[in-house]
Amino acid sequence: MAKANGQLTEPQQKILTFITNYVEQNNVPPTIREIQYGTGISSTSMVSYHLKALERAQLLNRYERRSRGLVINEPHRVLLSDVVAVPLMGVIGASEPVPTPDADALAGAENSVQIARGLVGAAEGLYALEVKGNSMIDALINDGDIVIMRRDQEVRNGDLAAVFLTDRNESTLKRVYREGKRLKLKPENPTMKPFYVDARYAQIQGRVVCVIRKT
Amino acid sequence: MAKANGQLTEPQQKILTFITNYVEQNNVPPTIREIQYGTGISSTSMVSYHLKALERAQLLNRYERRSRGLVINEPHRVLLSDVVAVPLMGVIGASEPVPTPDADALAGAENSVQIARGLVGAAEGLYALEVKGNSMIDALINDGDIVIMRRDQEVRNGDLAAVFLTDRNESTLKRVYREGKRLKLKPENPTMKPFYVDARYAQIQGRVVCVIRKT
DNA sequence: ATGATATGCGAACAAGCGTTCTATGTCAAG
DNA sequence: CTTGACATAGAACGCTTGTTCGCATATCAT
Repeated sequence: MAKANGQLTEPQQKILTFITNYVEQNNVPPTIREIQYGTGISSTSMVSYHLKALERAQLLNRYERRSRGLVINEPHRVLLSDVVAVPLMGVIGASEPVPTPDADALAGAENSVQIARGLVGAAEGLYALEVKGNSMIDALINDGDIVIMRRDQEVRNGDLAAVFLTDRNESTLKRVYREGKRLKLKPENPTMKPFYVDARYAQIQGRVVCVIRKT
Repeated sequence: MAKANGQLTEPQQKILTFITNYVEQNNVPPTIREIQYGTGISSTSMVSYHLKALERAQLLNRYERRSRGLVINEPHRVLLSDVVAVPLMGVIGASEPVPTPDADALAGAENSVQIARGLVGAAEGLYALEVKGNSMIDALINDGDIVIMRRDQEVRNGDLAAVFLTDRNESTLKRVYREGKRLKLKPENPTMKPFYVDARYAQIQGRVVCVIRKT
């Protein structure tokens, strides 16, 4: 049974997370026996026993005598199950600056990429770019990958960011460190060496929040 | 049965909307008999009959012999921007086989990764692995990346897959092509050359569906 | 010791539930 | 009219699954 202080016993906790995962994966709550095997509890009666306790603790609801008649009480299932639609603003290659859209452009984007909120945080200022070509190999980014960027945000040392190098007229994704008048640009690929550019010739255009590769 | 033109017969339509409503209200799919009474169909065999037709028409999936083993197929819910929770099954390095969990292990996973359904499709058979170390560099995958895998699926030529090489006792992610008795393994990194292994010493352990890098 | 309470195990029961088989009906094609 | 594909009923069968009960063990205050 749930302890007096509101804590859950270990098997109860196990059951709860098992049910949650099971529902997420199967769209159907588990049976008592599935819980039994899934959690290593040794008998159906024990599962039943713990379920009663969990019901008393208001952590789940049960429909009597119904197979799979379990419903996890919502407070847990939370906000996490949310999707952010990130507008797909265009293409990033090596030879042109990264688009940094304003609010209007953002709103007008036709395509968007669906991202679970847990991966990227707040939706504000996010936009997505499709990578064309192999020029981002040293950032471990391949042709066709999707890069999720966040704009209007301070780039801190060590952030992976899109940098446009005005003297070479190309853009690149690197980890950025300010070192006086220079910028140290470090490839994401640990087998490659960092290099330095004059800060005057570098425009930081956005921070990389996430990279996604569909195969 | 579904008519040749793709239209649904009236009882089929009824069943479909009944299931949808039922799930919304109860968080659990209905049983055959509940469908029977709910739609006024006069026998369980008729319900079963129509369900088979709907399954053939790809409008729902069924788990055999499982009570309430119905899942409405997603095309509808897709628009609702749904999230798939992919269980995080462990770590992939170079020096051990990739975990290929069975159903029980999947259900028991404690952590999960939230992915927008649009990125990965159906949730069945998906699991996630965290990459440790730099040994996957030639697959453009870095320490800390998350790899979404799908199990129990035929790997086709050109698929990016996890391969365990028994003679070297290491696992790797490569594009796989069958060439007679050999397997051609092509690094995802276009600057690197493919190589060949004896098919007997290679176990294909799963298909890579998606790679995610949070920064 | 003693008994109350929480916990654990296994088996058995009964209701729940998917499946299947037989019989009947409908209707268009041959 | 016959045939065969499709649709419908009803019932029986057997696996699934929630529930319950008897019994064993452990902890702990009385």
